[in-house]
Amino acid sequence: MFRTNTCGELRLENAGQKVTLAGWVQRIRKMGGMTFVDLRDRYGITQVVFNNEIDAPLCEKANKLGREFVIQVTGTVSERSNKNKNIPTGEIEIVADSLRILNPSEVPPFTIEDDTDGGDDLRMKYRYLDLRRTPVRKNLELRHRMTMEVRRYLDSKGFLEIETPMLVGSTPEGARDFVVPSRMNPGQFYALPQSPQTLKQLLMVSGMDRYFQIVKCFRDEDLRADRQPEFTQIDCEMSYVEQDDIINLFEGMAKHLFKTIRGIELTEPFIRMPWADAMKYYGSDKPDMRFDMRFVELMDILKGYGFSVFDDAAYIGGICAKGAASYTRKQIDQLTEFVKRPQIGAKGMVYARVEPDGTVKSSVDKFYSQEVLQKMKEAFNAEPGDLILILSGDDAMKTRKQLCELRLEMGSRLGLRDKDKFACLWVVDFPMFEWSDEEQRLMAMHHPFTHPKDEDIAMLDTDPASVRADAYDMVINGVEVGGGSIRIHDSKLQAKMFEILGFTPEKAQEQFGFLMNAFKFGAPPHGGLAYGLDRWVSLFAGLDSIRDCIAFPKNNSGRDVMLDAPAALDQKQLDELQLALDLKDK
RNA sequence: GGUGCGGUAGUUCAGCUGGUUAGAAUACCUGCCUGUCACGCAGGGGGUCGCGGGUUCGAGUCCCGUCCGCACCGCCA
Repeated sequence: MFRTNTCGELRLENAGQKVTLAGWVQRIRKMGGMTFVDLRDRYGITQVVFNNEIDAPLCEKANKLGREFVIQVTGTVSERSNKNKNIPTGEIEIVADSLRILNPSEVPPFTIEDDTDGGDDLRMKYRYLDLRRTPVRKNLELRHRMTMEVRRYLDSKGFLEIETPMLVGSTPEGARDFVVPSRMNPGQFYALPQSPQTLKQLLMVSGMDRYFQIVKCFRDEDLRADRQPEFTQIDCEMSYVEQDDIINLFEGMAKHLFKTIRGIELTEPFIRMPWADAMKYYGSDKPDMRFDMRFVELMDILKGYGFSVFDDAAYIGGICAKGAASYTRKQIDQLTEFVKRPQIGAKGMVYARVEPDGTVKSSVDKFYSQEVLQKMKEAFNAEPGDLILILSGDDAMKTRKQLCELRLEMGSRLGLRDKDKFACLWVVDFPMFEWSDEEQRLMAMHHPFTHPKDEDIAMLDTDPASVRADAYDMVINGVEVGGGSIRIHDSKLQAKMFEILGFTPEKAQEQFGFLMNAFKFGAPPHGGLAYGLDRWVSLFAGLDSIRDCIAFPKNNSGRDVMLDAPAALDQKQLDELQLALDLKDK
């Protein structure tokens, strides 16, 4: 037997047992006549002791070990004279009587410890070593537990896990596709799925009723801390459901995950906020609701007093930071600099403090009487000690987004964004379309298969930009963790959607004919949702980047620095594919 | 495509307005040490300052370009 126990399980009650352990050398402490080795595996660390007086050659052998050597040790579990309270195995040690070096190791490029000295780049290059570190391993263990609970929950609700192909056809709408050349069909390409969207809808036509899949999706777009070119979705679809059915079932799944993974019992229903309200009050379709600090619009109150910045603005709005009136001039200047940064783009910021006596002291006192300022104070329900921050601009949506950034910044500064607090909500009633300046046409905000709200269908012809969709996102702490919609199941309505999106009937037939044809053969009403697994895990693990919960992630440029991929193809491979490269010089 | 920050020992970083032989911590190597657990003590080795060009008597430091990394904007139905 290679090992009788793991390095994490032996306790005082095992004292006297003869055991064999195998693992990596975490650290060696040579004391002269005796040597301690911390032996590590996935399960923990166990101290092994070699004593010169008992077996000098063995102790000599142990002294030659280095970090990350893989060894096998046989010995006796013994109570320690000096116990280590920091580790679960700290009451015992293994008094070794044999040592086998299974594989030596070079000195690792960074230390394999919880607080490593390695930078991100280096850790990614040697990711297999990084994964030996407990914090990274724990993230993968958490991910495993979450997928297990997802399967348990969905199975209990009668869902079938069905795989859909990874080699599919390219679709023009949405993100760029990763493409795969076909050797047997020269000059033709598969695409990797951006999501199994149309395939799961076809499964509904097939009568699969309740489908799910924990599935890789691929998008060839620029990356972020929360975006990888391949990522994992918990992809679900149901037949014979309305929006409430889906929201309730997947709110149930969210609560199940909170309970089983984080031990948090969420009893209240999640808030459901119309998209229009989210934008109006928080300037975002994914507001962080761990704190309120909602926007108050001030056009009616502050316009017309000769302050030209406000008088000329299309939008004036502010937030009230509770208890922040003590902010110094310097802190307020920092906030002004913050909103003026190019990424945010505000021109300036007006502030007003509510003094202990209730009067309002603002940076624009010379334009506004105390009476007007008091009216403003009331609009915020502001109290003595509060700080009001105001932005304005000639584009309401842009200004709201700037104010959103300011709100989040204030939330962070005031410590209102605790990683161990969770605020969940549904954002509902998304617009069906949004205008694309680049393409000079309406684009589907969710995707082209989304069902318009019944009461808005009449507007498809007259005012499509105002049509709302049966689409919903789940947002936790400002992170979009998933979204879905009721789908179109009527081929005529689907054809109309493509028409509004600027497809000719021929083009729609060519790209999505398979779906519209399927709808002619008795497609049930259906809808679904996809949760982003990487984001859920990151949220539960308190990670800043989804990379940390992915075993082998890509870097910012979409490269796998460990595999050194992507890379050029051999000429032989290109020849087989009948491809010739014509790379444009910059 | 764009903006910002960064690249100096194996690693993480410091290095001021340009100025003699580029430092610290840690890791590594050697020696000493019988109860350590971030062991301790003594000693040692280790650098194309990302790369290319420029300014200068002199560049890790200033300028231009470029590559790489990270964050963000655009983009991500």
